Amino acid sequence: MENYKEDRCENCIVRQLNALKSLNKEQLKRISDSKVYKSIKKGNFIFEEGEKLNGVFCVRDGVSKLSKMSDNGKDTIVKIATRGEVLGKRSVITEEKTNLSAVAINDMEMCFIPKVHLLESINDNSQFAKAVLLQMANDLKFADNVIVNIAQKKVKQRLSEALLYLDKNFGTDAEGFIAMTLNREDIANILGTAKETCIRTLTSFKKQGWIITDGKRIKIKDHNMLLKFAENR
Amino acid sequence: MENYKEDRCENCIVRQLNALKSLNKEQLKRISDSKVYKSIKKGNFIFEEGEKLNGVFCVRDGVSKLSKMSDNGKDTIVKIATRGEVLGKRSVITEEKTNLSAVAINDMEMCFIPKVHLLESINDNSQFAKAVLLQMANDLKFADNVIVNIAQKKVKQRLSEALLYLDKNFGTDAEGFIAMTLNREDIANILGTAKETCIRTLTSFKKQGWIITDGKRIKIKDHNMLLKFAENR
DNA sequence: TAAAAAAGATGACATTTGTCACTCCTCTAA
DNA sequence: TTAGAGGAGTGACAAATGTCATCTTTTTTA
Repeated sequence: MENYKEDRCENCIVRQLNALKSLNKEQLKRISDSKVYKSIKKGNFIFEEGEKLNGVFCVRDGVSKLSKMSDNGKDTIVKIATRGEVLGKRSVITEEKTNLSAVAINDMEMCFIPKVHLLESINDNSQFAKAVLLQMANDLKFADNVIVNIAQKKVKQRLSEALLYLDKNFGTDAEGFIAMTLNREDIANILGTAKETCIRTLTSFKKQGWIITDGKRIKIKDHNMLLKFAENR
Repeated sequence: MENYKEDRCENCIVRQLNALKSLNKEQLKRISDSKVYKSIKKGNFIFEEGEKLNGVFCVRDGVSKLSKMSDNGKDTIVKIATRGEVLGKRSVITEEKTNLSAVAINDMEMCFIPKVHLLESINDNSQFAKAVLLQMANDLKFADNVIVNIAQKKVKQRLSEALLYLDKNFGTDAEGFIAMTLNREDIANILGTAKETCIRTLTSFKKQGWIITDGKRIKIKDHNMLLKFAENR
C-alpha cells in the first residue's frame, strides 16, 4: 500500500477523479497545506447522520457506504463511495448537518479538507463551482434512478442490477469473483429489502446457475441472464 | 390570472424563489431578452425523458410532476415542482438527455430560458453557480430521503407523510381541503405503489376518521395521527 | 344534456416480501 | 484448539402489496 501521508494534492492522482482538478494552483496549495490525512478502519464511522461537518473527506483508498437509519432499525444504503469521491460535500455546501452516515466498508485512506477552503474555492472559482455542480448533478440522477428502481422493481431485478453494478464498477479478482465483497446485510440494505429475502434471492440465482458464491464472495456466471432480469421484467 | 407575457425578469417575483436571484444586472438583462414565455395545458409534457433540452423552464404558475416510466408501464413521481422551480437544470448543466419527464398537473405558465445564458452565467458568476449548487444539493437531500422512505416504510406511513407534505406545502382551500389536488394514480405514483393500494389506504384513513374526501379533494382531520404514523412505525 | 370516457372504489385472490426461530458454518480471540 | 460470536442459510408462517375483474361515480365531450 502506498504511503499517502506525505503526499501533496498537487501530485495526487485521486484529484483527477473529482472536482478538485478544477482548482487553480494557489487554491490547490492552500488546500494541500491545510488538509489532514485520515485513516479509518473497516466498520468505523467517517461521519454520522446529524453530525455537523467541518470539512469534506477525499477518498484515496477503500470503500465507504452512505446510509441512513430508519425508525425500524434498518439501514438503507444510498450510495457506495470509492476512490476519488468527496464525502460530505453536500452538507458542507448547504452548511447543514449531514443527512447520511458514512461508514468504512474496508480500511480507508482519506484526506480531510477543512470547509473554509472548499467554500472559498467555490466562491472564487466558478470553474470549480461548476465541477462540483456536475458531480452533484450526477449524484442526483443516480438517486432519482434508485428511487424508481426501488419503487417499481422486484427484489430479483434489483439484485441483478446491483450485482452487475458491483461487477462493472469494482471488477473481479483472479478467480472471477466480484472484487467488492459486501456482507449479505449490506447487499440487502442496498436493495432496500430484508437480509433473508436477499439471501433467498441469491440462493435462487445460484440454483439457476447464474451466479456462484464462496463465502461472502460472488461470481457472476451468466451476465446476460442477469442483464435480462435487470432490464426487462 | 396575471399576464406574464410582458414581464421582465428584473421585475419578476418568482426569481426571488430560485437561483436566478443571484444574477447580476447584465446577466439578468440578457436572460430577460432571450427568454420565451410558454404556457402548457394540464396533462401535457413540458419535456419527456430522453429529450435533449435547449434550456430550462422557470415555473411562474402551476404545478408539474417529474417522473420516470418503468418497464412495467408504471410511472414513479420523483418530485412535484411548483412556482419558482427551474425545470431541466440538471440535464442542461450536465448537457445530457433528460433523466425524467415533466408533465403539467394543472395549467402552467413558464419562462423558457435558453441554455447558453444559463451556462454562461454559471461560468461567469460563481455566486450564481453556488446558488444553483445549493438548489441541487437540496434536491439531492430530498431524493435520498425518498429512497429511504420507499425502502423502509409501509404504504400507510408513506401516504401519511405525503398528505402532510402536500398540506404543508400547498396549503388548504376555503373548506380546509388540501389545495393541491392530485388524482389517485398520481398519489400512488408518488408513494411508489399501485393505485388500488393507495385508494384502499385512503379508505382506511377515512374509516378511522383521520381524513375526509370529496372527489379528488382530501382534507386532513387529524394531523397528529398522521404525523404519528409518518414518524413512528 | 346525454353518451362516452375516465377516474374512484371494492372484492377476491395471487404474489411478494417480512418476521421469527433456528441451524450451520467460519472466523477470531482466549 | 476450542469456545463463542457473528454471519450465512433455511423453514414456516404472517403481513403487505399487486393484479384483475367489476361496479359506481365523476368528468368530459359531442
